[in-house]
Amino acid sequence: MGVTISDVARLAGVGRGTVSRVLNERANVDPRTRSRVLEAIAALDFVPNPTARRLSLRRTQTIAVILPFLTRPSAVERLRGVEAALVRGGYDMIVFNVETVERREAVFRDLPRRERVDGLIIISLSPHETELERIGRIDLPVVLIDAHHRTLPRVVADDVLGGRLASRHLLALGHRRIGFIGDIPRIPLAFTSSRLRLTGVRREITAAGLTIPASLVAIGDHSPRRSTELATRMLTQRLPPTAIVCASDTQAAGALEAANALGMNVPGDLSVTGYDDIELADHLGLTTVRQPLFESGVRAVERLLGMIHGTPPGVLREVQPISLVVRRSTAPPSV
Amino acid sequence: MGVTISDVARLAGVGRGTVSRVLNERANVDPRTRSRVLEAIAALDFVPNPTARRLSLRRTQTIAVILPFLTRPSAVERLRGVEAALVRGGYDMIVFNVETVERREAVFRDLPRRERVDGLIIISLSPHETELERIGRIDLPVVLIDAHHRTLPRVVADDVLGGRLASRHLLALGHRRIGFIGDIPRIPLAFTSSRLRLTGVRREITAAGLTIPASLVAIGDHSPRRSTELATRMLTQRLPPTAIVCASDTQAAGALEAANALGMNVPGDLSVTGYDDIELADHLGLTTVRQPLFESGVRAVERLLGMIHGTPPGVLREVQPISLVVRRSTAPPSV
DNA sequence: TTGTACGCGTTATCAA
DNA sequence: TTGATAACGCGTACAA
Repeated sequence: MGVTISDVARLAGVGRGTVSRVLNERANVDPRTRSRVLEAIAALDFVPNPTARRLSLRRTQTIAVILPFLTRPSAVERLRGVEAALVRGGYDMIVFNVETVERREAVFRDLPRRERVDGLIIISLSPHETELERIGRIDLPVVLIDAHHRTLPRVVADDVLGGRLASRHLLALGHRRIGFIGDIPRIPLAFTSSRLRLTGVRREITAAGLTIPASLVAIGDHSPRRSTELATRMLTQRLPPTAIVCASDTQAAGALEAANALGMNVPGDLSVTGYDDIELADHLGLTTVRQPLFESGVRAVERLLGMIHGTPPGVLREVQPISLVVRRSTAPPSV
Repeated sequence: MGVTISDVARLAGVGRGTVSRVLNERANVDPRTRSRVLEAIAALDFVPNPTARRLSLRRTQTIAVILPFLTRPSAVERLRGVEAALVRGGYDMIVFNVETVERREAVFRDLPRRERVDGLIIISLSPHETELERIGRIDLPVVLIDAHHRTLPRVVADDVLGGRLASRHLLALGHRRIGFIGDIPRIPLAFTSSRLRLTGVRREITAAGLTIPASLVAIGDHSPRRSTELATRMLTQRLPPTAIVCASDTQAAGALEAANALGMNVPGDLSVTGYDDIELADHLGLTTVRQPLFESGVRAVERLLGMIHGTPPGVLREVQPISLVVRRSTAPPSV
């Protein structure tokens, strides 16, 4: 228990440096001594102590992931991609879930330090200038996913386009009164994507010569329950929409539930679109905008590891493709 | 960049040992030198290097979490609890997502080493004897969540009881033909809870003098889509059930979808129960068995940190309370 | 090609 | 109470 490099060196009858060279596959080592060392390593079941390596190499072989709300399926799916790619690259992943402003501040204060991690991946959280200043000062490699900042490398999708795709589809079906349900753009833990998707919806509808009245835009926290409330209110007003674009599949599920409770038929009486194309969307038969969630995590890691190993970051803003997936929650309006 | 304890010592005009004592809040240090050191620390914005600490202390201040299928909301919710509790305790959390047998083997081969982590939390994965032997040999503290092993400390709920609660509720409503939809008990990544819940259902139904025919037990992988298929098949046979107990809320959602597609009314024509009480259950109005998911993570961490700090593990099998949450997916059978 | 000695930054020991 | 010094385990110049 606690076999060290010295034990191996002693057993193999060589110096510690030689063992280290064998371990790190340096070229300049005689094949015979090399095999002697390998035998000793196998015999003692030796594995190098990662902490000692880290101290010596001044690298932690660890990446930190900061993400808000581990409760969101889309965020978790991105995290899955990050994890899979980091394992392949031989890095450990430490995870920080940020659900409050206090935690956010604490994490950004304590974490971005070279002695702690080799790099940082931030999911769905756009860093403040002050937070960034810390990171920049120590020159810590960072990649954002689904978040925005002019000067930072990031992996994103075109949320404005996504909003356009959904509403274009509905307009093409003949809908004229289209509503929107999205997230609160609260400052401290802002999710910008919802706002951008609304912008896309607005643009597309405006381009069609229509407008989207304030009564058809509902903003609330992310839970399906809240979304059900918002949809219910929207659907029971004087001039209800014939279609609703939602900023996430979760919220679309809430809207479907509201329609159901009101005895409305989807898509007969109401069309609904979601966003993300998580498993739930397939299951509910939801027309939705698909974006590569798992893959966004993989790409962010690939770029981050590249930066760590000295590759120039290349294009800062890497945009992933999105597409509309049409299922059975949308149809022409009945009227 | 890279302020060390020596820099602080020099500025404060003391030895490194003294700085270390101040940092670790040892008693035997003169208040005046203490404040001099603190000033120097503040002036240099010094933060101790965790890697060096780890090497010296022979502790990593890191806990590994192994869990299968980061895709399951219930597993993620447990992880949230683990993360929150570890942050409070000042530990880092590294996460290993296990979705294949190969990964499982690799993780259990490489991870359980004192030089890597101070402890291990395993969620919904019952370790093999061989895996355990490694862990036991190096005496690494481990706590299981939602998994079973005779000799390991664990945080579980009574899944058999859960199955009984759900079916007892249905029996009390007057149901006599009760079906079950659950997970495949595949050996390599076995989820035992589904099997145990079925056992509970069986016992309760037997106790009522009834039986559950093989045609009313459906087993498949965990996706809602698969569950929809299974439910559809079950509901379209000669003698369909009037109620279905599902091993998870996700699968219950699939069953609801099947009923919906078949034009059946829930709960009028069919009652459905879920398991876990995730957010989705509330949203779907699902009668379900609630178990404390977040809290299971918190408790596991509390126990693990206790073990690391030398507290005896106490009762090995800590059972968390479960309860039936009745919503609108269950009612007396129509016939 | 190989062994020795030093450095990584911290904690712990032991005199003073 | 305090400072010097030896671990902790590995990588790597440098010399042989």
